[in-house]
Amino acid sequence: MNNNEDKFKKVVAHCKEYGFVFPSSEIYDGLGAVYDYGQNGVELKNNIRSYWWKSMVYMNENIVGIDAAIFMHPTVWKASGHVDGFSDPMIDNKDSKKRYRADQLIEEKAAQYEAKGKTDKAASLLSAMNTFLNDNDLEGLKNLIVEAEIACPVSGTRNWTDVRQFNLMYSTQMGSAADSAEQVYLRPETAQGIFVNFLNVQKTGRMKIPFGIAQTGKAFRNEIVARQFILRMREFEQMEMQFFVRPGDEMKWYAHWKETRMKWHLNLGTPSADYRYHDHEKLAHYANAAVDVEYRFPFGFREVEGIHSRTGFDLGKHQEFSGKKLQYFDTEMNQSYTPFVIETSIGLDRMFLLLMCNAYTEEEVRNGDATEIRTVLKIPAPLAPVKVAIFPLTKKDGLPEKAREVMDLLKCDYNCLYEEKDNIGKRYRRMDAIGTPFCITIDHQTLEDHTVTVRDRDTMLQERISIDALEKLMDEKLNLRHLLKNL
RNA sequence: GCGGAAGUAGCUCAUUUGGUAGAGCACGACCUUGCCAAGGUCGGGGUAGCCGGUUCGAGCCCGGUCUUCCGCUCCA
Repeated sequence: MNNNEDKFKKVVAHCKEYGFVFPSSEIYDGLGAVYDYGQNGVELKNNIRSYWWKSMVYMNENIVGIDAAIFMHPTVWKASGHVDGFSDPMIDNKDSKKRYRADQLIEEKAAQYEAKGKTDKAASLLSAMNTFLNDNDLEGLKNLIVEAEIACPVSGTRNWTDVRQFNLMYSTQMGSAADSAEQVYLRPETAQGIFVNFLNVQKTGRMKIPFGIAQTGKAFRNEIVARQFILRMREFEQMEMQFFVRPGDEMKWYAHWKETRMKWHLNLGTPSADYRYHDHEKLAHYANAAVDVEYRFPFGFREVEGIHSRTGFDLGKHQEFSGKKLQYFDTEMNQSYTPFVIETSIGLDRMFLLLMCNAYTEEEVRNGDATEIRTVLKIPAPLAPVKVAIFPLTKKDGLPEKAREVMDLLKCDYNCLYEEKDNIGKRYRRMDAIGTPFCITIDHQTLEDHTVTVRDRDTMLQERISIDALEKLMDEKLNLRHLLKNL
């Protein structure tokens, strides 16, 4: 456990030191649970997103992508249940330090009255509670708890804090005049942007069921407790795909996506022992089956991705709230129905953290008679932030000029880094630290026979090849295609 | 939100009981070198997280605050 905590600290420190992740607004002491991606982080993140997008949209003829706005009509969130379900009045007991949902405390008290046959008292308590809840009267709820003499189940005391509203959705106003402005939310999930565009995409794309709509984008949740670096952030990025199927077929497709998604993960070379499924026993109101794909982070197994069978809940709700018919006419069955949905929803930032944890390696290497520690990020080569580093062995004798020629040859296809400072060993190690798969060195022999050495990050071995063969070799090692073909 | 710990240079850390801050690495220039974190010379960089108090004097003592980490709590 100590080793693991230690490793996690090292990964976090490494992320900052090598330009992967910075705390947001750090010069102002940071902003809680908000992080920025740096020059290397953004490359890795883009590459993970690209691997996901291509595996979904390019590799499946019946899946297309969209990019919906973060702002959506406020009624969307009423229909989805987020306005009610995402906002809770909370109260803390000062003695036990326990936090409760105020409405649940009152409901329990009402149930106790009920059990003792005091039906009237229970009913009046609940109706008072509902009035306060509807009016958003937090003081009223607090008074109700005090008057009903509700005690903390743990400490047994009635030493309560004020009731506070914890709304997990961020809101702002649309329209400049505050009094006439409409309250809008920052989306707490990207899925609803897909559901409200279901018919647009289905009709304009002439999509036939079963088909999917994929989307990546930012979502926002005002987490009460945000911890563990970028695992739980207030602003984060999701990669979601909603797959629309015939009602009745959903369990078949649920099994399909459960398996397909795990394959996507394991295809990155992460040990399968570090992955597991976690089936939900308590299902959300919209689901009839749900499973998490969990990864063994240094601090334990955590959810990286969720696969949910959402039934017809979402489309049904939007049909109800919008009054627009959201149905599909199935030509084979010759009938219309509300499709069922299988959702795959993965956290991009969590995937990023997963890869960093898995890639971070400290290994002993011999240097003469001494052994020293080499820190290397073993990121899958097609996802690495910098793909190729180009080094002239010395900074004179025309080697830098030759190195620039090699750089020009590759820079349109790959993120390359040119470096002539310090000795070659130091430059290799710096590239190891950010996970650069290949270092190309231009030496005096290059000027004679047009060959360079290519040094491999993981084996540290060098191979001398002709400059003319470089493009082909790099394509074989670095193109995302090779990952995708194995899916 | 509660409890515990921490915050000194880009990084890792020193600074014996209060006396106006230092090393290694990193960074920049030059020299020497040239295949796995080499050597030399010179140089840049810190109002000690922030605010306040005690004191002749605070990185050090006290209070507050912010941030991070650990444990609770919460998680459609």
